Amino acid sequence: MPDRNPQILVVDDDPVFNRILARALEQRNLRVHAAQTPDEALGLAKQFQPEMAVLDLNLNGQSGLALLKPLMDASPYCRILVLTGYASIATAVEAVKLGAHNYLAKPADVDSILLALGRYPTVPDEQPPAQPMSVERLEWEHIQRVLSEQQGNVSATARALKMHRRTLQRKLQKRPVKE
Amino acid sequence: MPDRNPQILVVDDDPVFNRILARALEQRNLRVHAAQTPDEALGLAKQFQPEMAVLDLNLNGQSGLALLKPLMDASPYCRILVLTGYASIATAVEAVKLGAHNYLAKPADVDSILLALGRYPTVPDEQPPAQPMSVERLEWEHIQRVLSEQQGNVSATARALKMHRRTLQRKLQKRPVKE
DNA sequence: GCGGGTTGCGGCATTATGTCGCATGGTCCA
DNA sequence: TGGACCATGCGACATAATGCCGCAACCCGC
Repeated sequence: MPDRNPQILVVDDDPVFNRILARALEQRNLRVHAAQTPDEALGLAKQFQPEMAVLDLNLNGQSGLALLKPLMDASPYCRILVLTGYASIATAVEAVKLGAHNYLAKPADVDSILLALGRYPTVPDEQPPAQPMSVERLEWEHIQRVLSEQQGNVSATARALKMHRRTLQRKLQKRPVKE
Repeated sequence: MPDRNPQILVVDDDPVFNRILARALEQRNLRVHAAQTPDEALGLAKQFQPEMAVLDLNLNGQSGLALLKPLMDASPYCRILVLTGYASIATAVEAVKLGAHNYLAKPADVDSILLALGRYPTVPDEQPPAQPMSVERLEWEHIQRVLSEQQGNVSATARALKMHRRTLQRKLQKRPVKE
């Protein structure tokens, strides 16, 4: 019976993110195939013909957009979600034109990802709690991400985020942030 | 001979912008048809079968997205550029999925517009813009996404986002937000 | 025509944010 | 070793944003 569960391919060069996402998807009863490189991704796609895929755009500098077509060729019925930490309207338009099913900016939770991929693959009876992240939570995640990219440098992070250092400081200290 | 010039349909409810854009396009030797309402637009499209169109998204209240399909039906070989002052990834993705040829944020000059309407895909020129979104921008995108998930229902969106409806309203109208 | 939902908007009381400024501490380098 | 340079923590305070009323106007199904 588990073989009837939909398969999903996760392509992301960040092992941590990759793993977390894979886990979360498995908990939703999906059969997950994870790849960290384009070749790996193509191999898995050919082999398993997943019906869904999550594609990160920055695979070590390689544009994930370039993977889009090969991936679709390898697994023609696969709905591909492009996910990126450096989202922009331009790449979104490109991605969709190239055949991506959807496009999301990166601080995104599993529910949003599945929602963006269309249809909840689990049992139809559990729909109600598909709550999107609150703005606060989203902001928090984003800040943390940029902060770590900036090696914890608060000033640099503030600049990158175009927000005042004072404000960032205040946000950082005030929020243990729950939800 | 002028009949050999390509025709372009301009749809925008703002008479000023409409006129300015029309003029600029005429100066590029295009035959311009301008419309300020959906009906007008459809009429002109049927009548002239333009090969290009510029469609503004907020036709005072009416979503321009709703016009996309009828417009394509009316003039099947028309390449449609969606142009909006309230650009977001969510609407961009929708527009392209609905068949728009391209999508631009509104402070856009004529050259960009014509380039975007070009027959060939715009260059995937995205090595440099590897910069994280500002918090503001991210918030905007997130709001737009949830809003579209909620079919444009502001109250429902506010609830889903756990933010006050009043605040959401204010954010929605205040932001053209560029980046 | 009524109850229930959405929407736009005016008006506060409260918070959060933008901005300065200053003291502290770390690094790099001549 | 004395600076030049930068990051950090924090106080203070004017300004802007938010939470939270309440109301009038609609739309819609019954």
